[in-house]
Amino acid sequence: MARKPAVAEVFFALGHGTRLAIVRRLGVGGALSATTLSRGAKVTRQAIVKHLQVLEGAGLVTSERLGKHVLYALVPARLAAPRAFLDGLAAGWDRAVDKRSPRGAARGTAAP
Amino acid sequence: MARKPAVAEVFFALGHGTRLAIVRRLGVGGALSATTLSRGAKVTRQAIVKHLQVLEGAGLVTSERLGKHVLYALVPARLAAPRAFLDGLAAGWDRAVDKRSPRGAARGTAAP
DNA sequence: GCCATGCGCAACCTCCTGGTTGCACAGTTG
DNA sequence: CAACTGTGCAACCAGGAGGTTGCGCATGGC
Repeated sequence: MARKPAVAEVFFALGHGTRLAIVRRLGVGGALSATTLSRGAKVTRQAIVKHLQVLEGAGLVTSERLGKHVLYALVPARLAAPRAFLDGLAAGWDRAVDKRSPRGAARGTAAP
Repeated sequence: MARKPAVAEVFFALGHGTRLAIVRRLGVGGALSATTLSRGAKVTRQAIVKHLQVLEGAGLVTSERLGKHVLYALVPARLAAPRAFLDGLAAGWDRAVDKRSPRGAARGTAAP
């Protein structure tokens, strides 16, 4: 796991229920603090902070200090890459399906 | 890792460079076997098999036995849920995307 | 000035993930 | 049949992810 593609990092950041819930809350409720996010969650505030650091490391959220509070906000621009990946994946699969000759024996795929 | 939200499971499956490469290759080249996938990868065939099992557990790929070979193919329907999630997140009208996760594949915002 | 909140850091623990090696078994092919 | 290739299974290991607790420090309200 030497080089981590940026897209994989974003997917990894989203690949956890707690982080997914955090992102969902930030997407709906705007910028929130770690303590606010920890209310209603079933884990500690520290765990939320760690998850927020993972999300920030992936570039999915930004943190801004406002006096005593630190507000975390979603970065929707960071969602473009994974969306493009998923779109391209579906499109590539469609192309691969098209390549299967329509009149030959409809075998599943190319021989390995 | 049994009771995750379905979307988080898919994201987790995509959150690793090796699995991402596997999915990419399956998306372009159609169905391939574990041994074929291990050629060109920097890890063992067994590691590839484990990754394929993770992907299959997330419903992203299916396996089909053809004689001696086992061919893994992408399941593009499984991409609908994460795509809908990302779209909803970016748009802000998240709310109804993945409140509950029933057994069936969450489709509904797929076909363009 | 004092107290209550909220944040940050650090130590610590448990468990799963990612990876390897080794070997046995199943089909293919000559 | 015999050799070769592809799969499957199991044991095993290192490391990191996820989580907790505890405490010290800053900040805002009274």
